[in-house]
Amino acid sequence: MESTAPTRKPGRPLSFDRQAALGQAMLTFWRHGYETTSISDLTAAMGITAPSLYTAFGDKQQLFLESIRLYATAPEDLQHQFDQAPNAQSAARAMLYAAVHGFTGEFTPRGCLLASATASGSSASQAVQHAVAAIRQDIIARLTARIAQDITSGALPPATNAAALAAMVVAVIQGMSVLARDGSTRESLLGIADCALTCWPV
Amino acid sequence: MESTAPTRKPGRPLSFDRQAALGQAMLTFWRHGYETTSISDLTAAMGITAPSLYTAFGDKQQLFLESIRLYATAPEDLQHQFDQAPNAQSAARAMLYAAVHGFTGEFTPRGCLLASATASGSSASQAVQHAVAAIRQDIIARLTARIAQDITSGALPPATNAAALAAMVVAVIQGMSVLARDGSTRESLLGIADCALTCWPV
DNA sequence: CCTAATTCATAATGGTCACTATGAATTATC
DNA sequence: GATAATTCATAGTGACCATTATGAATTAGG
Repeated sequence: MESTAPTRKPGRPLSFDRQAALGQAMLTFWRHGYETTSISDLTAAMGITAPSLYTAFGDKQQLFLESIRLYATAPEDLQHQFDQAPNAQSAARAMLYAAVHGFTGEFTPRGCLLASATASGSSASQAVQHAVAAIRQDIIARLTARIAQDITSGALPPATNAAALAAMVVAVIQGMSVLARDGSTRESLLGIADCALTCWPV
Repeated sequence: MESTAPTRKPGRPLSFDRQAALGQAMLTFWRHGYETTSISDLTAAMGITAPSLYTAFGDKQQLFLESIRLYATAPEDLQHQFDQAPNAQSAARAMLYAAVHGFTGEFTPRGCLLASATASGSSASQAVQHAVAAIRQDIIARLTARIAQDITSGALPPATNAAALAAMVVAVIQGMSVLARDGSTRESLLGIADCALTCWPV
């Protein structure tokens, strides 16, 4: 890990900010979905032409996969938050509140990119659907493990169904995305999050 | 309301079963979404040609609106179920279990047509997105009223947040649709439903 | 049977889709 | 400055999109 030198490759460099363009692409996919966003939509939002897009990002699918990596919290960061949380319920509360906040931001599309962008699609987009599903399953698995940790430490009763609890939290988050898109207010979604947290065993 | 006579209009009659074709269209929208289903997909599934589709159903949007009317329980039927239920929690439990069953049927697509078909889309499909959102808001409103009824009758504590509870149930249902599409089993979803029901006030 | 009305199958409409061939322009290395 | 490598803008590729024009086929009512 000594390479702080970018060692720019020969040839004409990109004439635009790649990261800024990726951010605009992510917002466009977030607003309109994967298959229902056209290359024209993307180039308009990114301020570049189609050949530039293909040179810098490969194709539409690779651009989307890079967009969801930009959108989603990195798995190691999420794990770190879970490890730092005083207990599993705190971790779940933080996730729920962060979701509500992110789904109702003033300067971003409503809802969750992961929940809506590939919620439906032709069989041609199975690859991206699986990629998004894998992120959700990873979150559920890590939250399940964090709950199991509380059960082992005695912070939660032994009869607690860790997997069901974790999946319920993620289901509420994905469901709140739907309601956020329908127009639900931030306060309304916070009520849902608090309500879901009351089913936590004592 | 005396017209039980179909009074067939003059001209050549439809050569196919309109209701059966509508059912196939509904299944196709359910599986692949609204904008991500093409007229070709529909005519192939329905076993008719494009002009027949347009003659019998108008256009793609009208066919979709008719499909969701076929899919969703009629509002008056849902209201009847809520009225018949011994209490609001029973009504919610019935909804949750019916959702789990419907989202994991052996002979139907996974998940919820309402949750996935218009979860994302271009601005050209705002009309159908609003139509689907209206169905969800109607369900939330009726469930909220049913919960309020229990509060009035003393079956639920006065501090109960009826709107949040109802919205949470619908959020869980829409979130379970996402997980069902990801491949979650029926048993896993039942665990989520039971978990969500434990946050019901006593 | 004749006329009006409707649906049928065939084929085509203009538009948009994701993607790319082309050659000029810009950069690093020699 | 010459060469190699890369991106640039322009323009276009065939395929598919939702929709429909056309004329033959089929029905009801007169």
